Amino acid sequence: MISLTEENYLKALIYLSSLAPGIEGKKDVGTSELASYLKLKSSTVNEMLKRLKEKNLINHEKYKKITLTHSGERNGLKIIRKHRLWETFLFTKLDFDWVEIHEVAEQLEHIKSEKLVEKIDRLLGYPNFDPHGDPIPDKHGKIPQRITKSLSAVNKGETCVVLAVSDTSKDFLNYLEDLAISIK
Amino acid sequence: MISLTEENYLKALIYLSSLAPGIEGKKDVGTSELASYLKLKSSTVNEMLKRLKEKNLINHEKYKKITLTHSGERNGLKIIRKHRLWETFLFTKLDFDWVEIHEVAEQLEHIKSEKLVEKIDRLLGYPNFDPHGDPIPDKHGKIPQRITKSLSAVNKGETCVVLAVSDTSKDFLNYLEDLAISIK
DNA sequence: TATAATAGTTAGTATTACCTAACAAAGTAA
DNA sequence: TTACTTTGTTAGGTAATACTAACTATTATA
Repeated sequence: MISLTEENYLKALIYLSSLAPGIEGKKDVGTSELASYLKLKSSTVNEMLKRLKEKNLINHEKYKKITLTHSGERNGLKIIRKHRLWETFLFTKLDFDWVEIHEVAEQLEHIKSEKLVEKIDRLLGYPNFDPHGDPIPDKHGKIPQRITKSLSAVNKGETCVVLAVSDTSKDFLNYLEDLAISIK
Repeated sequence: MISLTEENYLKALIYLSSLAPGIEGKKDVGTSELASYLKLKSSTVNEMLKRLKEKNLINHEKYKKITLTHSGERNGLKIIRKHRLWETFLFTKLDFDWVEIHEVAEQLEHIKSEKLVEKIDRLLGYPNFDPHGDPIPDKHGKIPQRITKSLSAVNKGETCVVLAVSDTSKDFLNYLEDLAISIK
């Protein structure tokens, strides 16, 4: 059984080991990087790394970088899937605000029920992307791909469609709302 | 802040201190009664009682019975409200089975978001009773009442409408399904 | 390359929520 | 009312998850 805390570590490791959203390729993650992302002390993280290794969820040798095992990645993707499905649910079915969905989904993502996830997925019509434009892994962990480029790479006067945001802080999302910029 | 565990104690205390569902009047609850209901040891419960008292959620004197304070009852009713709303949601919106809703709702009831509860309540059309026929407290903790009598008090040949079940075990609910008996 | 800065680890502590074992108080029944 | 049973409490222990302080290894820089 993977605890709520452990789930959050796996999710963080997936997030940190992908260089940027949508970009292929992996980056190795270190203890302090993980600690600062989770707002914990390195010593706390270090201890947890031992447990995650015991449980075969990560590979980790003393003083070396951390990588996820197949099992670790699968389990982390499950949480990400749930998070993004719940965000979509809150946004499309309950009229939650763009800026509010994240923290509620942070709680809902830990609900343990395969059936619930699948039912929510069906209710939403099996969406591929969440309200921030992030891809929703399918039940097998497969991540939908699409071609995007950074808005900063778009020329002046050129028309484009905003597909995703990588900064999901309240401030930034509110700023986008003020500019009447929305996703998809 | 009330922890998930503390919430379960409050919920249990409300359940145990009402003699039977729908019946007015309170019963005093003891440490071992609470322990056996929660499937914990008395010593564990005893320790928690200290914390709940500290937090002004219960009244408790050494070797005496336990009663909820106003705050304890309000908070417990909040959890019960959430539990029953989620059960209703799972049953009516996600086509969950009668017998499956309880354990998922046990998890969902601890999600902390006033807004979420109110939105689910609205989505469901402000229901007064859950799929088991149990009353759903409103946001102020007020519990809808209705007149019922036990099925065992109904005469042979008499026609009646089943409004609620008090046993919500899987076995019993499956048995009712076999008999094609449903609620309301 | 020597040394300073950064990253990672270990040891010891706290809290929450659980346990067992031992004991004390309250209630019941002979 | 004494003795038995049930109920409640205390003491001491464990696992998970966090912390601080002190230490060691690695990396970067002068």
